[in-house]
Formats: sequence, structure tokens, C-alpha cells
Amino acid sequence: MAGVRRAKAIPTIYDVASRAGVSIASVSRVLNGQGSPRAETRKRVLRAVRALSFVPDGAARALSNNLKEVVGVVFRRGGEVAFPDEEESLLFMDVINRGIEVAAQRRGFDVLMSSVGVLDENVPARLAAIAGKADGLILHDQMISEGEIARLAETVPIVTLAGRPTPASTNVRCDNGSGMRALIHHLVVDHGYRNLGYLSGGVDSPDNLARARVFKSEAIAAGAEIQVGSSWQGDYSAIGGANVIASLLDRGRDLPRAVVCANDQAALGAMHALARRGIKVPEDVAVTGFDDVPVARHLHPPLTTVRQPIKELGATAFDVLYSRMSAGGGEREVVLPVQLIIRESCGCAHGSASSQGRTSVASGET
Amino acid sequence: MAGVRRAKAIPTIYDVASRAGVSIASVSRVLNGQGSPRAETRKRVLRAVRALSFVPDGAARALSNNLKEVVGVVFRRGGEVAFPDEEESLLFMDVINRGIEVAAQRRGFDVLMSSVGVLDENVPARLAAIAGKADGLILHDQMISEGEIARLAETVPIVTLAGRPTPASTNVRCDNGSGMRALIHHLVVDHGYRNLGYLSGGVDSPDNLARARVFKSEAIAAGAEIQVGSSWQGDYSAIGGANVIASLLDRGRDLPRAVVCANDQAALGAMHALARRGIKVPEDVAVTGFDDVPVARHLHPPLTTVRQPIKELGATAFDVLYSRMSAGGGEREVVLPVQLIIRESCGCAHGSASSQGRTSVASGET
DNA sequence: CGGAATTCGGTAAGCGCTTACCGGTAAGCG
DNA sequence: CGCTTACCGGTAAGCGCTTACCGAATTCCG
Repeated sequence: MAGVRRAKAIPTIYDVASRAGVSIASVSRVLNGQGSPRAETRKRVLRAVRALSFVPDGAARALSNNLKEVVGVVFRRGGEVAFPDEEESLLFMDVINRGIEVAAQRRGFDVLMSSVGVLDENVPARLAAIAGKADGLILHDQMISEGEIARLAETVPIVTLAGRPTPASTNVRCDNGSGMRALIHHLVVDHGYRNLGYLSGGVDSPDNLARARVFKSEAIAAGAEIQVGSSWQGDYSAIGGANVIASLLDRGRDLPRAVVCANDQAALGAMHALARRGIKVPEDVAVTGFDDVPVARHLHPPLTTVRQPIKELGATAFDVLYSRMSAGGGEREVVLPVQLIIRESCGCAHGSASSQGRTSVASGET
Repeated sequence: MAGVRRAKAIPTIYDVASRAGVSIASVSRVLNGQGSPRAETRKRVLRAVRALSFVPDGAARALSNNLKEVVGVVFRRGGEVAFPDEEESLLFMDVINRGIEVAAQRRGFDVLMSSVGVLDENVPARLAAIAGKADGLILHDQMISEGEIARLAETVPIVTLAGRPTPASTNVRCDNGSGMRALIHHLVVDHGYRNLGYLSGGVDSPDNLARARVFKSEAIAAGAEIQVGSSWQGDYSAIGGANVIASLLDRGRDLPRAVVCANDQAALGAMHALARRGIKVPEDVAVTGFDDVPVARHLHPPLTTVRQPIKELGATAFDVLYSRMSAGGGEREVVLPVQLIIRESCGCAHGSASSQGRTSVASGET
């Protein structure tokens, strides 16, 4: 525990009260607009507040009100950054967080951020610490088991992002199914690719699982061949994506006509690896991503991907959490629509219509 | 004020104590590792804690310890986003925030984020609200007057980023002087440009002022002509930068050989505007930025700029704040070194050494 | 084996705020 | 003019936790 302990005596409500010549109740009342203090009283209190630069202590208010007006957001801090472009992709979460922040602001809440390192042990304890400082929690990724979520959810309302709903928590995610469906349709039907590979993301990621599932069923339904499996196992990172491609090539495997990546970062890595071997994208192999992080449009060629409504994801997470806090319960899952963003890495020509919408909304299972 | 009020009775330390058959003091002691509870006692407490999923209330702890272990970070939420590339540039602050978060983590602190809209009135009140919830404050930008900072600083320690030191607060910034000096040297001496314009940032920004000042003195000392003034007034935004260039052109003014922009975003806007008029960068006009945001290297041509140690800026801000919290007082200003990043927008050829370091450290005034 | 030195752990006093409750004063009314 | 009704504002309890203080139980030593 830190050795900090503020020393200087900062003014309390008692100081204000005595300086204004009223009781602490009156001070509190004028500060919170409760009751109906006389104009005279109000004026004196306000004067004293100003004179002392009084700022009411949030902890005391929270304790008294049983409401902190703080929502905790926990996310994973990545390991090392291997690709120069990767760092900015990390910012995917930052955009979500902005969304959360803006939504929280509307309700007078502030956002308490806390990252946990990939190799931090005792994550549940860290989460509990945050939980104690907040009225509710938003969890990025799958950072703890469902059982642990359930247990924590007994203490604070919880909303997960790109996780899995539990009886005690709501999950907010994008419509992986429709996105992948639209993507495969474009690749197989529009471009006529007959052989696709799925470069997967984290094994335990629900998003990845959903994308993989739809990839398979949709590609097969469209009559294309697919390549999946352990040699196609990535981890959402650029370096992971590059490794998959590199080792496939090292073992002399034939690459499919199109590599569908679980997310943009993996696609970025894959494209690097391909470029290093002199394989042309999209002429030799098409590559697609998922997410539409800002850098996607700057890649060479610009990345065809599925856009997630990133900011809305965050805002929705907060709104759902807020309603859980006030009402309790609530839906188990909220699904936001995605949009297919066609650029050039899929094989579409430079000048062609660069963005074809394909939007779908769902609110049940995918 | 929100109408939320948690209903479900969450367990308190009393519940734990009675379930474990000990006093609340003992519970507190085993939870905080104070005193020397007997193994038996400890075991029973821990069991009860587990059984109840007890999480100590942060507000109560904070109140009792007079330490919240929370640091508030306040930043400006931008207005509308005009250029597609701009959104990601906004993330400049997010990187700083990451730095803060990581440093905070090391001390067991969490970060309370709060943005204030450009047109939010009553900013001081919002700041006070954050101040009440935190042990210290980190302020991005110049969001309130020095007088207000001083007043707030009576209540909580304050560190500003890219602001101005006050008797009561420390400022953390990068070494604008050396960066600008290196840049001008490169432009005038290496490239031989004799005529430079400074596309300025926000008028009241200390960073902008410092950069402008050194731009002038250095360019003049090097024997170059300069263009500055109200027609060169931008506001750090891409749209602002574009407008400056556009209106200069509209009025038939001759552009200088090189446009030195106050930051990367303005440079981005300027390059857009130039491109729209068919003016070639860097052949006709060279353009440079400041900050080295991630997108800088993706521009066409890649942007020559001055790199700020963004993450370190954040980490340093926290460290300084932390020492202020524990010790009080502390230095008035901390200056971090920058590095000139030479890419192509200054006129350097594609294949040439793409990054020439020029680093300098300072810790006083620039 | 008795008294002193230790150890543990319980009791209670806050930390700074909100608010239920109630008493006092002033206004309203017959 | 006396009594009821409102209206203000003060007193005090309590939010959940930490910890100073002290008594009880245990251990140690002469």
C-alpha cells in the first residue's frame, strides 16, 4: 500500500458551516439544492465555500449516498509491441473507452480505468479492488472466468464487452455473424474465390469463435473450400498473424486464395509476412480484417474489413450498465450492427465503389 | 443528479465479522495485513470473505484512510471530426493517458477519466467534482485559467500537461525549443529553404507559443524569411490547418517554401488543402508537423515531424503528481526531450536515411 | 508456580458527508 | 390578538471502514 497520506488540512463542511455561521446541514442543503434555504443563508454559504475553496469529499459523499458515480473499466494491457503499426491499433480499446466516457458523462458518472497486464497474476483481486471503487464494472475481453464474473456480479453490476452473457451479467458485442456473412459473400460470390483460410484470433474469445463458426458454415454453404485448424491459430496480434503465414509458407503449404483474419491487427501482420515473401496482395492472395481500426485504410493495399461501431459499443455498454444499476436485471445480451467496408485488399479495384454497406441488426443469438 | 441508488444489500465488514465469529477489527486486520492475527483467525476470516464475496467499499476505506488511491485526469473532448484521419489523431491523448495509467498502476492508483466538452460551461465546477473524487489531478491542455488552477490546487495537488507552471502546480511538457530548433536547422541549413511560414496552433497554448517563438528567432537567426501572423492562425485541428492554407491561396498570397505546422493534425489539414489545389508536397511546398502521432508516417508523403515521448509524458505526469502528493511541493516544471523525425514531407528523398536523431534534454526554461 | 512481559483481538472513536426528525420562529387566519 | 400552519435550519444518527487503546489470555522467566 502506498505511503501517501495527505497532510495539509483541507477544509471540510464544518469549516464552511462555522465560517458561514450556519449548520453543516444548511451547507449541504445549499450545495445539493435540497430543501429550500433562505436566500440569505444560501448567500452566506456560497461565500464561505468560495472563500475556502471548499470541495466536498467524494468518498464521504459516496459513503453517505451509497453511490459513487463512478464506473470501472478494466482492460488488458498488451505485451510488447512488435510492429510499428500495432501500437495504434491498440487504441481500438481507447475508442471504446471514449464511448463509455461520453455516455457516462451524460449521467454524471466518471470512468475509472484500470488495465491488467497479460501476465498479472491474481487478476480477480485486482478486479475486486476496482469493484470496490465503482458502482459498476465494464470488462473488456474475457479476463476472468464466468464463475468469477458471477461471483463478482453479486457485488457490483457487470457488463462485458465481446464476452459471453452470464445469468448475472450482460454482454455487449457486435454482430459477428452478419459481418462475416457479408464478407464471405463478397469474397466467394463477388470475387469468385473458391478457397479461403481463417486466421483465427484468441482461442477463448467468443468473438473469434463466432466469427470462425460463421466463416465455416457460410464458406461451405457457398461451395468454397476452407482452411482452418491449429496451423491457422493466431492470437489477434500482428506478430501472431505474421507467424501463422510465415510458418505456413515455411512448411511449403499452398496458401488459399483469400485469408480472412479474425481482426485487423492479424491482417496487418499477415500482410507484412506476405509482403516479405514477395506474395502480392490482393493479386496472389486476398486478405481481409475485422474491426476497421483507423490504420486499416492506410495499409497497402487498404484493408477490406468489417466495421464495428466502436464508440457505440462503449456507449451502449455504459447505458446497459446504468440501467442495470438503477433497475437491476436487464437483457442478457445486446448486439450492435456492423458494416462491410470494401477497400482493396480483397481484390476490388482502386477506383471502384469503395464502401458498400451491408448492415444488419440483431438482438438475439447470432 | 442521477436517480440511481443500489438496492441489493451487499455484505459489509460486519457481515463478514459475524459470520467468522470475530470482530470487525480482526477482519480489517487480516484484509490489510496489519497486526498479527492468529492463523486460525485469519483462516476463518478468509473463509467468510470468500463465502460472502466480500469486497470492501472503496469509499469507506478512502474516507477512513484519507486516501482514495485515485488520480483524476481531465481532458478536452473535441468538437466535430471533420477529416477522416483526424479521429485517430485525437488519440494522442489516449496514449498519454495510457502512460499515466501504467505509472499509476505501479503505485496502486487507478485513473479517473473525465472529459469536458469544448463548449461545456462551468468547467471549474466539473473539475471540482473530479477533484473531490481523486487524490490528485492531471490536466491536459489549458482548460482553466491560472487563477483557477491555483485555487483548485489548494485542495488537491495538480500537474498540468503542456500548460504553464504555477506556484501551486507543476507542469510537464516536451522540449519545444530543441525540437523546433532542430527542425528549422534541417529546413534552412540542410534543405536551404529561405522562406518559412508558421501555421500556428491554439492562441493560448503555451506549447504553441513556445514553438512560435523559437520558430521566429531560429529562422531569422538562420537568415530565412518568415511568415506568421493572423492569417496563419490555426487551432491545432486539421480543419483549421486546411482553412489557413485555403484562405491564403484564395487571397492570392504566395506560399512560403516550407510550412511549419504547430502540430501534426494541422499539417494533415494543410496537406489536404495543398493537394486539393494541386500543389505538390514537398516539391512545391514542404510541410512539417509536431508530435509524431501514429498517422504521421502514413500520410502521403510521410510527415517529417518532431516526436514527443508521448507515453513518457503521461508517466512522468503521474510520477510528479505522486511525489507532490507524498512530499508536497516539488519542481515547477519537467521537460522531456524530443526527437526530430525526418521523413519525406520536408523534401528528403524516399530512400534516404529516414530517421535522424537529434535529441536534447533540458530541465529549465527553454 | 506467581507475576511480568507479550500477544491477540475487541470496543469505540472517528473520517466527511447526507438527511430524518424536530423545535423554534414567523406568517396566516378567524 | 391568539392559535394554527408553514417554513427553516439545527441536531444527531449513520454510511463502512481503519486503528488507537486497552483488557484478556497466553507465555515466559526467576
